[in-house]
Parts: sequence; structure tokens; C-alpha cells
Amino acid sequence: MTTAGRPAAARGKPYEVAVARTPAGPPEDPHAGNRRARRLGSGPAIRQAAADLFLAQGYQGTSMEEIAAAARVSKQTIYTHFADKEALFADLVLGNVDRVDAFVASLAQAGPATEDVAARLRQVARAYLAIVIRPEVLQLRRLVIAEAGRFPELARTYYERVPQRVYDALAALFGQIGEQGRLRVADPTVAAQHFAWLLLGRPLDRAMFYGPDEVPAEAELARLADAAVAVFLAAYGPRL
Amino acid sequence: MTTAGRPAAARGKPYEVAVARTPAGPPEDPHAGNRRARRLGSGPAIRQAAADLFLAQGYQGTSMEEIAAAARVSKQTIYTHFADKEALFADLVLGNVDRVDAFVASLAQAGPATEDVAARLRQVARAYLAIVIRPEVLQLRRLVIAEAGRFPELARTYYERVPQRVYDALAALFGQIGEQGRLRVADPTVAAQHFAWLLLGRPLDRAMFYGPDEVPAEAELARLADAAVAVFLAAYGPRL
Amino acid sequence: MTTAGRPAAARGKPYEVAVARTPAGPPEDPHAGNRRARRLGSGPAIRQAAADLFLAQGYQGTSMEEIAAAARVSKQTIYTHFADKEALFADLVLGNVDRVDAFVASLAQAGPATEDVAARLRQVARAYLAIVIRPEVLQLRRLVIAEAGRFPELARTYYERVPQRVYDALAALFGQIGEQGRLRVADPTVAAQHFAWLLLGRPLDRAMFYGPDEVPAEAELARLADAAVAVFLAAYGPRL
Amino acid sequence: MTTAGRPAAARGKPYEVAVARTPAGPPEDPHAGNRRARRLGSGPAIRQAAADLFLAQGYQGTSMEEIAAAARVSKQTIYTHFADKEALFADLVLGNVDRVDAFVASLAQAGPATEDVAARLRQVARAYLAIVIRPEVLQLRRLVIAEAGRFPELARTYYERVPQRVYDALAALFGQIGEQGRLRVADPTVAAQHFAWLLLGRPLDRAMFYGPDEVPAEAELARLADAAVAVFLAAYGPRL
DNA sequence: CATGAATGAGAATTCATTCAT
DNA sequence: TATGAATGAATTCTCATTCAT
Repeated sequence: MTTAGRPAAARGKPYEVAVARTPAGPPEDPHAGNRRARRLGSGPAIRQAAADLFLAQGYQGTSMEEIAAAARVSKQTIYTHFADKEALFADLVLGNVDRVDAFVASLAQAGPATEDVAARLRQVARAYLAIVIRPEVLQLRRLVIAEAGRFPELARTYYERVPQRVYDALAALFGQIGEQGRLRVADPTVAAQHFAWLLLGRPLDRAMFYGPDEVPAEAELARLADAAVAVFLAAYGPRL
Repeated sequence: MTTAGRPAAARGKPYEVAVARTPAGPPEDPHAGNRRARRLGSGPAIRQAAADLFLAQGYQGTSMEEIAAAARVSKQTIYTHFADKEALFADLVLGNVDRVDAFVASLAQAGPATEDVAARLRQVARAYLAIVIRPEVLQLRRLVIAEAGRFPELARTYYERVPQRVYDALAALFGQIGEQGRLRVADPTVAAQHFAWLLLGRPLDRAMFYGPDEVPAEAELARLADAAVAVFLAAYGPRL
Repeated sequence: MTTAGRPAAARGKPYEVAVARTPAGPPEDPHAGNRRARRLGSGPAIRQAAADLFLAQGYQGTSMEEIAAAARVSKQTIYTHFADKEALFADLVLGNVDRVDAFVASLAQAGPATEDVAARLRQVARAYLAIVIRPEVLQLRRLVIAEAGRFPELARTYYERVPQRVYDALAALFGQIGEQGRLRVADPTVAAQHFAWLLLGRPLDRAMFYGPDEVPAEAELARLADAAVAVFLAAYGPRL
Repeated sequence: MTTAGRPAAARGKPYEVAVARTPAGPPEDPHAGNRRARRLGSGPAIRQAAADLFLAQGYQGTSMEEIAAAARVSKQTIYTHFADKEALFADLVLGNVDRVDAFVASLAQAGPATEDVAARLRQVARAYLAIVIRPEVLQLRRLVIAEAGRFPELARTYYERVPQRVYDALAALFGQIGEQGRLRVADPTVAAQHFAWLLLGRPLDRAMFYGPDEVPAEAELARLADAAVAVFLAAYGPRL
């Protein structure tokens, strides 16, 4: 492989939070009045096109030309918004990491001591599974794994900002509940991993190999979640 | 993207067991002794080079030229052994699926009723983890996932022939032990999944995103295995 | 042979009149004046180079690289103007079919009843022969015949738009003159064929096998034309 | 185009009558008794395969590999029989030139003065047309024309040995009949050309552009022949 | 900000031909 | 005589990126 294919990031370039090239001036110009119909600027259209294509065809499988065509924009316009193909890719991967925020926040507080732990965990499990099983999420995960060789730093950053944040939040939650004496967790990090993988292992594994479409139906997901929680509680639940 | 980039396999071409173009006669020539070093045919050298490069750089990241150079062979020679790049790739992916045979066989028989189930499971867990955690295996897994979009049929075939076979063997084992009354398994398939993912979830997940090199040390692996077995037994172990 | 060598057209793709990828706007830029010599777009240069090389060396004998070099253009630039090699070829073959228009138009009207038919036919014959005997025309004819196997649809289209149009015009002319009672033509189409081949048979045949350079001199052409007309009139001329 | 593609013959190498590389010893070895079923040696099989493929796909469109495969022979075996691809091609083109012998011989003698000239010419015309219209003949003609640029010498040789011989024989015939006073031929060569092209022009022209399959039916051929003879006789027939 | 035209490097694959056996 | 394995050169076509406007 030539060095051309191994861009800067492969050598460790850190990914900043803001990934897109912000145009010099403020991007919104209400008086613009140019002759194009695309009122919100071309940035969003480019992002959308890139997301669709990268997720469906992979990084190398998607050409800048295709993205430009799908965004109804000239190739050069992409380059005014994004430094290069990698930046566009990084924007897709890291541009939506905050979508986990809500779920992570929902894990933040252990309920009162009277809360039904089993019920709470079942609800958490279902919500977690529901999030992870979404096709875009699965595709993105697969995409990041696929390109981890080319963009190792990006893969790490994604991992830290998305799955790891959930593991941490789970660990914190289990720690809290444990301190309340309602769960026996010696090491909350380990418990979090066990919880996560009892729940996600099978569907994630299938999705990685079979694509995001062959995903269990609603009812099956509930059963998966409940079974995972049952095992988890058998090991970590309060002494009967 | 043009259709050219979406090769036949993407449309469902089934992968036969024998993937390489095997020359009619046996490749070994007892009288060889000519001055070339590679009189045993260049097939193995090509396979080796392809494996090294594909695993390290991915499918698209590896050119036929690189493989030829690494195998000390002309490009065309590759094409006399393998129909095209895809065939070479498929050979790598499916050419060694029988390496799981030994492990699968080792799972086949539940021990006598006097066997220490916990000890057996700990040993199984350690062996399983040891196999899966090997860099080549991890890289291959990542590679197959990465190219599942391009070669869906290949990904499925690999999945069926490698990980799924282990799951099935585990399920069979748990079923047997359960029938002996030494494990409480309502659904052996589910138990197998729980076992597998309690054990593999964390290290596999890390390896997918962080590369095959950042892998737990020996001692850590043992601890992972034991912890997984502990949880498993809490849920599926015999009533105390 | 693989199917790769048998392109789409071989399966019957119809050729539209406009063959080249015409850029949206007009190619001429009045303010040009930059330092490049070819600011009028490279399209014409590419066409010229392709014509020269295809006519001289044939389709397979000419590589895109050669054309690019001859047009002083990068290979990719050709591909922004023409979808592929076939499109470039089709442009050459069909891009100038209207060059027969003038001649066809000149045949359109039979003269007044007082016109000297023999003189008119001799003039028609000389003009026809002069057109057909031009090296580019002969080379193009040979080229189309040579590639008729690869591009059957293209060959048919060319045939219909060039030689057949002349045959039709001749038939129409003979029909008219016949109706004026100045020619005895039972079937004008047959008469047109006889006229055309009495005239063209020998020189065309030679040119196909001996190349476009060994072509009769001016005086010889006149003699050929007159001889053909003499035979034609003996058969189709008015009863003496 | 590189010089590699313009082989020796393009620079004028004369084609000898014997085109194939004759194996050192006599090719027929009745006691051979080797284990192959192909009893007549591989030469004929190669010739057959080459003919089929060259005629159907052209020179460049046919690879030595295909020919070898079709002949059930290794590639190298072809090279023991024929110096190179060009020699194989030349063998096809010139190897059967004597097939016109019979027809040429049939033209040799003008009949007695009492013979019905018109009938004789009609029979000659039909026979001529029947020979020329055969698919292999048409394909070969097209093939030679197509490759006349690459192998000019070969094209000339073919022309001299096949069509020109017929023209000459026709000229001789017309000369004889003319001397008998039964035809008014000032220049027998010209008369031969007129005869040939009145007859062949249309069907040959169509076949060159439309392929050898769209060829007139039997009855139509007879009509074509008779019409050609009628015109010919109007011009060259004896004064009434 | 946006564009159309252009580029240089490199991709997979095929070909005619030649060894060594 | 015939072969299987190998080669080096060439082919069509694609890609990310940059000018000049």
C-alpha cells in the first residue's frame, strides 16, 4: 500500500470535536439571495449524502464524485466545507456522538431504595438494545470497525465517546445501586461489561456479519433483554 | 459507485469449500531440484503474502501488485492460481475454517457425572478465549466484518463455519450437562450465547476498535474467563 | 473471451445522435486569455486525436493512453468528456454522418425534361465517387466494418445514416426521372444498387484490401464513372 | 500503439504458401500409441479452433488461451505448430485459398458458339453468388479487411489469391466469348468488374455491415443474379 | 461560496510468449 | 511432442485532489 492511502490520521492525528471546516464568515447569510434553491447552504446536503453513501458502501467504496452528485453540489464545494475525504468521514463518525447523551443521562441516577431493581434493569436493557439495534447505529459501528485500520485514532475516539460512555454510565449506575445494597457488585466495571454483553452480544454479532437488516423483531428483542437481565440478576442480584 | 466495484459475490455467489484454482495434478514434483527456490509452486507463497497483507491493510487497501511483490511472483502468476482478487480473498477467509475443528471436538463430550462442572467450564472458557484472542483470528474477524458489505455471502459463510460452529458445540455441551442434571439450562442455545458473550464481549469489542495488539495479558485473560464462568454458573449452575 | 471485451453495444445498445458527453454550458469562454493554449475545452483536441488514431490503427490497436498523449491531455480528461472508449469511437463514427447531407440534397431533384440525362448521371457519378474515395471516408468504412462484430448496432446505424441514405436518394432520383419517361426503371431500388456498385465496386474493393492510399488518379476516376454510367444507361436508358 | 503490436508482417514480410510450421518429422505416425485420444495430431484441432474463434471474434478479440482451450491443447502446443499468433492467423486466411480453384476452373472455357450466352452467364452468376455468400467466406472477407491495417501484406496476398483470381477468370471468359463475337467487350477486365459488382455489390455490402447472418434467401439470390446478368447483357450483349 | 475542467498516480485484469520438464 | 507454470508489458478505467474563474 502506498503512503497516499494512509493519511495523516493513521499516524495519530487527534480528532477535534469540531470536525468540519467552518467557513470563515458566519455560515448563515439571510440576505444571500443567490440563485440556488438550496437555502440552508450546502453543508447539510453534503453531510446527508456522505452519511447515506458511506454507511451503505463504506469508505473506499464511496467516491467524492458520488457524494457530490448525491448532494447536488460540485466536487469542489465539498472541499470548501471539508478539508478532505477523511474529514468528511470523521464528521460522519464523530458528528453525532452526542446522540447517546440522552440515554447516558437516563442512566445517571439510581432510583430510591424502594425501586424495583429488576424492573429498572429490564427497562434499561430494552432501551439500550433499542438504541444499539438501529440500522444507522449498526452500520456506523461496522463502518468504524472496517476503517479502524486506516483511521485508528478515529476508531478510538468513537469508541471512547460512544460505547465506552455507556459502559461507564452503567458502571456508575451499578455502583450506586450496589452502595444502596440492592446489588452485589464487587467491580462495577466488570458488571457493566457483563450486563452489556449478555444483552448485546448475539444481536451485534449477527448484525456485524449479516448486515443491519436481519435484526430481531420487537418481541424477540424484549425476550433477549429479559433473559440477559435474568442472568445478570442471578449473579449480581441481592442475596435472596 | 459503478457496478464494477460490486463484484459477483455481492449478488450472492455461493462460496465453495475449495476456493483456489487448484491445478489438476498434485503440485509436488519429486524430481524437482532445479535452481529456482520456489519449485513447489507459488501457490503457498501467494497465499502467505495475501494473508499478511489483507489482514494488515484490508481488502481494498491491498493491491494485487503488492501481493505479487511480497510473494516474489509476477502479477499474472497470481491470476493463474486465483481467478481474481475476490477469489484470493475468499481463499484466505475460508481456507482455514477447519482450524476450529480441534476446539469444537474438544467440546463434544460432557464428562462423567462426577466431573467438576465449574472446573470444566473454566477450562473451556480459557481455551475459547485463547483461541479467539489470537491476533490472526481477530484480524480476520475484523476483515470479514469490514468486507461484509462487499462480500455478504462470504461473511455469512465464514460466520456459519467458524463462530456459529462453536456456539452450536457449546449449546450441545450445555444440553448434555443439563440432561445430566448438573446445569439448569432451559434453552441451550441461549445459554451458549450468554456464555460466549460474557466471556468474549469485552476483549472482542476492544480488539475490533483498538486493533489486535492491545489485548489483555495472560493473567488478565484467566481472570476474564473465571469471572465469566462465575456469572454463568450463578445463573445456570445447579441449584445449591 | 471474457464478456469484458464485448461491451454493452454488442448487446444492442442504440446509439443516440449526440454521442459525446456534452458539458452543460457552452464551451467557449470569451474572457479566456489564460496561459493555456487549449482554453476552448479539450473536447475537439480529443476528437481529433481519436479520429487520427482510430482511423490509422483501428479500435483495439489504439489505446486511450495514445489518444490522451496525442491530444495533449490527461487520460482522465478524456473520461470526463466521453463515458468510455466505446463512446469516443461512436462519436467518431456517428459524429459526422451529416457530411453526406449536401450530396444527398444535390440528388434530390430531377432536372427538367430537357435535361441531358446522360450528362446528369455522369456528373452524379463523378461526385459520388469523389466523395467515397476520400481517404477518411474509406478508412472510416473499413473501421466500421472491422468493428461490426464488436459493435453491431453502431455498424448498422452508420450504414443506415450514410450509405443507405445515398442509395435511397439515388432510388428517388431514378424514380423521378423514370416517371418523366427519360429512364426505364422498373424497380428504382435495384437500379440504385446497380448504379452504385457499377461505380464503386472496384475502387471500394481495392481500398478495403489495399488501404486508402492506392486509389485511382483523377483521370482514372472520371473514366470509371463514365464507364459505369455507360453500362447503366445501356440497361436503364430510354429506348432509342 | 507500441511496436509490439505491429509485427513483422506489417512491414512487408511476404507470406509463403506454406504457412504452418511443419514439424520436423512426418506428422503422421501410425504407431504412435500415446495416451491421447486425439489421433490425428493436434494441428487440425488447433486450426479448427482458431478458425472458429478468429472468424467469430476477430484477431485481437481472440486470445491464444481461448484457442488452446477450444482445441483441448496446451498453449505451448500451439507454439510448436505455429510460430506465433500471426502465423496461425495467416494459416487460416491463406490455408484455404484453393477452395476457389473449382469455380475458377469452371469459368475457364467458353462454350461452343452455339451456347446460349445468357443462360451461361446466369448460371455463372448464380454459382459465383452462392460461393461468395457463404458465411465462412463472408466472415473471412470481413476479417481480412478488418486486419488489413495490421497485416497489409496478408490482405494483399489474400486478395490476389481469391477475389482477383475470379476477376481474372471472368475477364478471360468474357474475352473468349467476345472473340467468338457473342459479347461486345472492349476491355474484358472492366467487364469482369462490372459483372462482379452488379452481382455482388448489394449482398456483400450488407454482409460487411450487418454480419453474415442477414443474407438473402435462395429465391432472392436467383433474382439478384438474373437482374445483374440482364443489366450486363444490355451493355455487353451481342448487338440485336 | 461555488463551479467545470483538468490532473497524476494507481487500480484490476489480460495478453502473447517462453522456460524447464 | 506436449505440458504447467511463469513472465513483463500493456489495457481500460477510477480516484482524490487542485486550478482558474
